[in-house]
Amino acid sequence: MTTKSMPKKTSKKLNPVSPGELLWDEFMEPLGITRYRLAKEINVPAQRIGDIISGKRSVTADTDLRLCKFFGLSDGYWLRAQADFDVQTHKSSLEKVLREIIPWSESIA
Amino acid sequence: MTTKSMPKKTSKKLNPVSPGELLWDEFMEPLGITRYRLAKEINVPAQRIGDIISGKRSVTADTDLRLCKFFGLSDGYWLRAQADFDVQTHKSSLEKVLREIIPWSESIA
DNA sequence: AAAATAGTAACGCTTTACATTAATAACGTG
DNA sequence: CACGTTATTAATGTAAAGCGTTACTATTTT
Repeated sequence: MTTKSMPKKTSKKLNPVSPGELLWDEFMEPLGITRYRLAKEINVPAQRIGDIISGKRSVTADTDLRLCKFFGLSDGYWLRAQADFDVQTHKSSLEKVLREIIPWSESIA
Repeated sequence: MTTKSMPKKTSKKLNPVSPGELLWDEFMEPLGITRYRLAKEINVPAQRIGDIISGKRSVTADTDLRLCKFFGLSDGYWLRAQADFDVQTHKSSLEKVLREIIPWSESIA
């Protein structure tokens, strides 16, 4: 089986979406909220929002709770998105070391 | 409704379980794996494991991927646990600031 | 006894989140 | 037009946190 012409379902693997992209593309942009405005609403410096959207900073528990309150989401929404993003982005660079780890289930078999 | 005599279901709210506790109580201890041994298996310094279990360090993407490979779990298992733990532990200290955030849905109503 | 296992304190390094400040620009209002 | 608000972002210094290394102490194994 080749990877040639997959119908491109939901595009799972490549280009993991960062929390910042998610925030901008799916929330702020559609609702017409600026970085400056959002920062004021949740009481953080505007720099924080800008850095997160541009991928220069990660979402922390503090930011997560503020954003969840503002957008009416379940606590942890953004931090879980950050976790998934981090795992996906680190996966390739760890391939080598991960290949050397022998799962417990195999070592006892 | 008071909080007096709830039958203590699964004890949701208080004492959020840290990833370190989870790691020790539900995986290492039952399987009889020491910190020193686990560290060797996933190729990290033993210090890292000890610090995570004692709550002095958080699980990162690097540690997550190694642990998931070793225990045969889906990538992100530990990092999501860390995310949930972080959110729960920060929630109380942010109560004051969160109360001042007006949800978007209310401000436009 | 020697070597491997086991746990952990101490140290310095590096990364990164953080707030603050300031620079620039666009836009609206008096 | 001038002025304040909105808006974005570069630069700076600080604090927190993850990191590996080393060393010290036990305990267990060979």
